[in-house]
Amino acid sequence: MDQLVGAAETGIPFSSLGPQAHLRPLKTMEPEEEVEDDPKVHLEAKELWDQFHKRGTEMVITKSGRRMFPPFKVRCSGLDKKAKYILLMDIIAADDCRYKFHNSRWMVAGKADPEMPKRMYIHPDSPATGEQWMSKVVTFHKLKLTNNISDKHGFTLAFPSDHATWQGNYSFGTQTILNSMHKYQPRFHIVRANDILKLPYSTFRTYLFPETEFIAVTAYQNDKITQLKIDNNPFAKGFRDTGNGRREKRKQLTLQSMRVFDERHKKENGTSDESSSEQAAFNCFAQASSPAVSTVGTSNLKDLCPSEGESDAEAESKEEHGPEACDAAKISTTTSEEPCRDKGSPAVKAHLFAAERPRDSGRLDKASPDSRHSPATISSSTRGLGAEERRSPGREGAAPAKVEEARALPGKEAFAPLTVQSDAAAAHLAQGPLPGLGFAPGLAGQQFFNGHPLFLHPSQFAMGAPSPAWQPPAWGPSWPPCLGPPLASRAWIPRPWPLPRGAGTVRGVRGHPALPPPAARPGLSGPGHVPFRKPVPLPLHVHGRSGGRLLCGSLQLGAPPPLPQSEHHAPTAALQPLLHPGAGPGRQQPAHHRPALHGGGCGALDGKVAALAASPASVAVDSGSELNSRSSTLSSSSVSLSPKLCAEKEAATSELQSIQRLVSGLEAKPDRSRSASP
DNA sequence: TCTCTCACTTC
DNA sequence: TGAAGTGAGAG
Repeated sequence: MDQLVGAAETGIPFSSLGPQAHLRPLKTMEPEEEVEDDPKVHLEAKELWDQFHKRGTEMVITKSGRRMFPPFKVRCSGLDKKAKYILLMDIIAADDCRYKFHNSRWMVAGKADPEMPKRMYIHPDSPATGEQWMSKVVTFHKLKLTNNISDKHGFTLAFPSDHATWQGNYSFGTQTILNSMHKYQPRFHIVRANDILKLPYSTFRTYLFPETEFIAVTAYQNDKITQLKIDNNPFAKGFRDTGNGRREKRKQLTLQSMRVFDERHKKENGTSDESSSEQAAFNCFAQASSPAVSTVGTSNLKDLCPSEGESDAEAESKEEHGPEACDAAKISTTTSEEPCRDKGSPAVKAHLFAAERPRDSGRLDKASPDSRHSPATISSSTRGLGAEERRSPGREGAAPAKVEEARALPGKEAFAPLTVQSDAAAAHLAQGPLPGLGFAPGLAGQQFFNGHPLFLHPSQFAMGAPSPAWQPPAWGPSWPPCLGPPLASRAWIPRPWPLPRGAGTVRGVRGHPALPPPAARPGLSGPGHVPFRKPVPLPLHVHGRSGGRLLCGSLQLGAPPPLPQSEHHAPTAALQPLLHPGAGPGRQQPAHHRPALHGGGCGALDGKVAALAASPASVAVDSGSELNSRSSTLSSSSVSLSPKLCAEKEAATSELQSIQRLVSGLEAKPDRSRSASP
């Protein structure tokens, strides 16, 4: 015990210390105690800390400060009930190294950067009596970690140079300044004092919990740590695979889009008539008109990519049967390579590397977190979807019943724009670059092709039903076979750092020589995958606050009708993102993306409107009973001004003129139009 | 590697 | 209801 305390002060690596929850305090001065106390401190949620620790705990630090997770909580005993104590914690450098996360493990990357100003956090209940402290769990969850050196919080106390715990100036505040990519060790202190100003001259009892050691990062490096945090931090619930969080919605959106694709596939094979296809488009668009369509982006692609999902599932399956499966009580969604203990042979190394899920390149290559579930987890955690759907989002033959199921989803979780776009593009894809439809090149190339998983390169279509013969590539997101017996939970805690090879996962391996080019990847080969290298958010973000960036990618996407910004009134808003892909609230569409709707004759008007009319999106809009009258009017206009009518121009002159008048009137009197809308 | 915004969550 | 806390994703 004494050795342990001494280690804290003498720089002996904590890693050399065994698990320790109760440490004899380090006394700096003879206490003025009326009643002897023998404080003992127990770390709360130790199991959780252990789970993190054996993967290499990371704590995110931000400019504004981030809390620690797991939160640092202790339970005290052995205090003098009547005496007053100040409880505080600080975070010290665990060593003098800088680290990097390389090949899914932390490695020393050099000497530590200059130390940040020393900070400590006094528990806000301090001072309090021993009885009070012992009656509850003492939590330091409000302590924040920051890398903002200019952060000004709290006050400073000067500690004497002979103080055994602290020397020099320490500032007290809610934020602790840390260096990114450095390893730290929290410390807990009990000081018997009734005034904070007496701290420099009081006895400190210092407690260390090696399992709370962590590396400060500005962005998570290890996917397993990320997943652990998501699985355990209530604030991250929205990212969990289960439940109705964003991930779930994305998954549902993907599934829905795949069903529509199946519909289209049937149609193209003559097994489905056009009306059914349009019906599919309508169904989806009708959902689009519901509020709050989730952001849709890369995840859809990821989810659509069976090479990812399958390999992941397979890998997870292997892993679940591996040694660490026993560790999966609460963290079943996490993955670990720790079972792979034989890291020495090149072959094993290759496997280990193959196990990595690229993090940064993962925008394309990395499997979606959605697909991290092991099959077991899938079946146990699925709430909104069946396990089968999760496993094979792109499987053949998505039955209409499934479409119905998707349709029955709450509007908020439904996903229509995707489908609308898909239909629009897929319908014309075979015709080449959308001939004669009046789509701007950018529209065809970006909106209806670039951003939608359904507009994959033909080779990508196969992703919905991967070849049975396909095997995860050696470099791909598969997991290595189990190479060793199960880990004892603590016996294998890697100490000292860096973690043993294979412990932890999967960071970005961008540029790693072992990585074959993406073109070598089944299901993503060929130009088809290229558009998704830079995913474009889908434009129908109906109620998002992100009129800006989310829709930014849509700026290139389409030819919005020339509705004035003031026309973005409520009911039409559901339509606006489609018609004004880049036009969020208060956002001005670039001039070159604002075609004149009321051009003369069959020119701009006919071309653009006809494009809308010919687009299934327009059909869907037109069919959408949820849209307001103005939207319907516009859509109806679009439909009536199809290229076919343009060819019979004279016959349709009167109608065209009336529509032109209508449009002109709308532009001239936007307010009236708005007031007329429900 | 870092910063910022976003959608989502808890409290 | 809104402040605050979360990881994802983009840049």
